[in-house]
Amino acid sequence: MPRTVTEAKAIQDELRALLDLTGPGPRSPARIAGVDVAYDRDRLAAAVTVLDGTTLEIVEEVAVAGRVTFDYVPGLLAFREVPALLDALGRLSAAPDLVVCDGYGLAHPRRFGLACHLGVLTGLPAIGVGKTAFVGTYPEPAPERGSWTDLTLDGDVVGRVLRTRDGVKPVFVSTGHRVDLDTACHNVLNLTPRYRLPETTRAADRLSRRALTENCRTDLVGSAPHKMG
DNA sequence: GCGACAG
DNA sequence: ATCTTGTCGC
Repeated sequence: MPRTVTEAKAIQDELRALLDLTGPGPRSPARIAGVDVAYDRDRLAAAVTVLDGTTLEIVEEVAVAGRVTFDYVPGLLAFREVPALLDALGRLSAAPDLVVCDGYGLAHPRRFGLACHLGVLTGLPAIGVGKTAFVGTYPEPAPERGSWTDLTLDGDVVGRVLRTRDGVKPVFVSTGHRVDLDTACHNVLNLTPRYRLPETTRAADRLSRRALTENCRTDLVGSAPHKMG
């Protein structure tokens, strides 16, 4: 792990060479993993929820507890979340066919956001779905679900601003590893039959928060025995 | 130099 | 990320 911002940026530049931007990636993944991390001071809980790609039902969950080892710095989010996420992903009974991250992939100052970082380190197809703008410029997409516009940065199309629900604020989709933009957006729309955010993201968010609170209440009877490090 | 800035 | 009540709408 890097100890300074300069070191972290250098690592991103090195790992970027290992990126596989060759598509298309899974169009009908059987197992789709959602990942997220919740925090409380210096404590954290990383969660991975695997959904059936067809029914969107949760088929596996893993949560691990840990400590913050890297402060949040815009552009270096991966160094804060990747260690715990790798731990959690490694405890799955079987590898997922696609990983949906909370945040960005190629749409990043150095073209190496969380989705790229996690993808390269696991070798798994990965995409990023952000809730708010981070980098790039874009026209507002039409109000209907499915409409989208290019997210441009320094003259490059680095992602898409995708409307997942009619009349609702769009999400920011970008490529992570081994998946192209069309396939990434196709999957995001399949994962949003009812809400703005992918079911994977919603499930992982709930699990990470649940794990965070349960982990500090092990003294209480009846606390569900989750898989925690 | 100043402001913005995924989660 | 997290701090936080009510409120408008389907």
